Amino acid sequence: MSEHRNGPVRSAAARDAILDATARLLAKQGYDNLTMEGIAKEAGVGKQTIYRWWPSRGALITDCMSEGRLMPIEIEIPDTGHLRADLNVWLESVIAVVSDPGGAALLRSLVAAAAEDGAVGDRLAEMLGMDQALSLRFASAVRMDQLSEDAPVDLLGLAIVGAIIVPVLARRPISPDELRRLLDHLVRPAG
Amino acid sequence: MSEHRNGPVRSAAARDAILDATARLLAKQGYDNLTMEGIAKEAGVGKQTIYRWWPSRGALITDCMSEGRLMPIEIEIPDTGHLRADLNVWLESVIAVVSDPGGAALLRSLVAAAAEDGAVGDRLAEMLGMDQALSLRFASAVRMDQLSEDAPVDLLGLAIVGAIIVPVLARRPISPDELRRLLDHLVRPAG
Amino acid sequence: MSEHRNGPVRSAAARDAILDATARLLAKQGYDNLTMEGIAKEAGVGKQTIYRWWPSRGALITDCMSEGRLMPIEIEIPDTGHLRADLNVWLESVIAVVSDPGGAALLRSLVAAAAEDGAVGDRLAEMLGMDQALSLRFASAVRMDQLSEDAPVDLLGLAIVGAIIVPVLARRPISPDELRRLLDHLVRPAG
Amino acid sequence: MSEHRNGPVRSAAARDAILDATARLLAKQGYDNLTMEGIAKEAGVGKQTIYRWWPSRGALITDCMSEGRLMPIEIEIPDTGHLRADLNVWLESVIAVVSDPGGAALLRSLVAAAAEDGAVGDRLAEMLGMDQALSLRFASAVRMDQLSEDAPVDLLGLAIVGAIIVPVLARRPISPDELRRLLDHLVRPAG
DNA sequence: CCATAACCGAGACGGTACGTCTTGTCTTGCC
DNA sequence: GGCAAGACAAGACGTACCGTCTCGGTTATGG
Repeated sequence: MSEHRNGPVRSAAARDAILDATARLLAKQGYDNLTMEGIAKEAGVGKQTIYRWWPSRGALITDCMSEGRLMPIEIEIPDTGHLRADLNVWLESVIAVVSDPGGAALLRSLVAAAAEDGAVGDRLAEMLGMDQALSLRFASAVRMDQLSEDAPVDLLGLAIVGAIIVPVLARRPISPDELRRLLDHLVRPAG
Repeated sequence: MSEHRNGPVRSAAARDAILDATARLLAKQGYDNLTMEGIAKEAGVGKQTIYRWWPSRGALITDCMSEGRLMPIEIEIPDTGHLRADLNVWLESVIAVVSDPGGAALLRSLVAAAAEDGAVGDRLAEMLGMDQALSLRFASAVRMDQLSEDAPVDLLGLAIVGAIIVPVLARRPISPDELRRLLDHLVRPAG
Repeated sequence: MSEHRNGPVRSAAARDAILDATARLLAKQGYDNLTMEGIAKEAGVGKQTIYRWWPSRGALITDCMSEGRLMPIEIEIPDTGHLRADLNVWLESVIAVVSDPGGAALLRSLVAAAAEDGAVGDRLAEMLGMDQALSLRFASAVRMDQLSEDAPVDLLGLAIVGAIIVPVLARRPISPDELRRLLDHLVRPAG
Repeated sequence: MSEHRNGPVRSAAARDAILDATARLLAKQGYDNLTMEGIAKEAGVGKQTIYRWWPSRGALITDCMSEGRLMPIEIEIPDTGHLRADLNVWLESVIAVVSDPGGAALLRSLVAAAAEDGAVGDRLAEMLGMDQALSLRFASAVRMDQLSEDAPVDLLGLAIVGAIIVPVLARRPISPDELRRLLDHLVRPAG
């Protein structure tokens, strides 16, 4: 942290330094080696300044996710009318993360965090599109007859994201090819 | 532990007491509140006796899983010729676990453990059938024309398990109905 | 410990509670049963608070000695002009300690501590007058013709203290009578 | 230990290996780093074999002392008729030990052991001549008019040995010169 | 315009748990 | 029955963090 600025209003510099340190240390050392004390030292900040604004590691991580400090994953999914093409935009950013060893490790850390902090789980679900983005896109595809009318639009995203996350846990991430084959099966045109 | 039995060979009583305590405490307190010291005390055992045989919490947990001390999930999937009926046998045991709040919490703990210990991830994948059981059953179904020939038999299990696990992370487990709807879509007869 | 007082400056209450506990436990249990953990528990203090300020048991003990928390031994020796009378003032406090079984045990503990920690040895020597007090008094006596001019003033104290300490080690403390006989021989008037 | 010889009678080889290891480790690492386990490993012996025959570290050390495995100090003091000359024989062996840093450290270790084990204290007193040897020699000197009739023959040895041991504790051993000066004062001819 | 209140970095505090080491007892299997 | 080997329950070691609490100091605001 630089530009030490004290006073009765919240220091933006401190906030930024803390989230930055959190993201950096999470990526470098993993979730279980992420300590409040380490973050404070890395950020050049007193511990109390962290506890004043965030109640837990999980809260720090959700804030990092909200501000995109952790992963370059597209949250929005375009709707150009071509389902598979649109999905690929999203997929590419996901694959980029999962294929990189560091990215996979980071994702594992996020899952660990999610497992013990529900809010992280919510935020992670949203980031991966499971919450809304994928469902909405699939519903749109149904309306355009690019997806069978009885397809479970609210669940397909779940299955796709699950098929991505679960192998990451076991250290053998799904390959782009496999992912494409799965999509071919899941996202079949109406009929 | 009872029947204190020392000697130059491994004490079965100690081993059993330790794994038992691990399973009990993991279910009661969750993964991040599971401590080596707590296990030792609960098992009535010296810490060194744990460290002598297991290098980490993860190793204890994989052993518990291997011996079925944690979850009553069917690993074997029957093959009577009716895919959906056979899947239901497996599904029921999975749903029973996921629907119980304690079971869901335990599953979250296992995911947390898997996220920081690859071996736990492997063992968890195996327990949930992702490793082999589901793939083999799907392959058999293809041969019996109950599943499209070009279905990605090695990935369907992944998608199903993923769709189960991921919502558990966010504290809103998938409902049996939703799961059935997803299966209807994923496991369609040959078309 | 009472009056829990945290903050970025050293807590006098913690310091006092720790030294007090050290003195109490050393007297009660002896040096080799004196543990850092026991001191922390007795003082109602975290172990780190001890290690923050003292590197070892020895350092705790020297501090206790410096503050007279262990033994009521006169360090100063008066100089009224009558050597034997002045020595008796000092002797009496030493005899009081050595004659009491608890005092002898405590002295043995200090010797054990001194044997493995030089600083304790220094402090113990000082406390027993060997460092300066006795030598100075003897030198003064020489100037007043109460002690032979060629008496080894810097060594007489050593011999006296040694004759006191050594029997304590073997659990048969020197008796006051014996000590007086020895002094009669050692501290003979000039001539 | 070599020549592994089991059987229903005590193994002399084991006994020797254990005492040898004790002496070696005591000299190398000091009393407080001397562990039963370390001795067993160094001697190539099971721990039980030690505990079967010796109840404590102290007992091992007294046995070592009894067999002269630790220090080359003359226990017998000759009586040629010349007190100072005879004392010098003994003194020389003592000075040799005290002047060598290793010897001084070993002596400190013995004092530490004596402080917590009375038997070691007894044995140490005997080894240093305090028990009998010096007293007897002084008594003989009185009879030959080389020492004042009213000299405390039973205490002089105490004072001498004390003046040697105590400075060793504080890491500043008495010098041979100082020791000689002290003797000049203590052991004056009858006058 | 100055007191006051909230912020800041720093870090001490009572604790819990870590993973290692040693203790003294007990058991196994060989001799 | 002695022996080497070593597992066992117990518990201390010194370190790392936890989350709480002061400490001085800085700075914006409101009486």
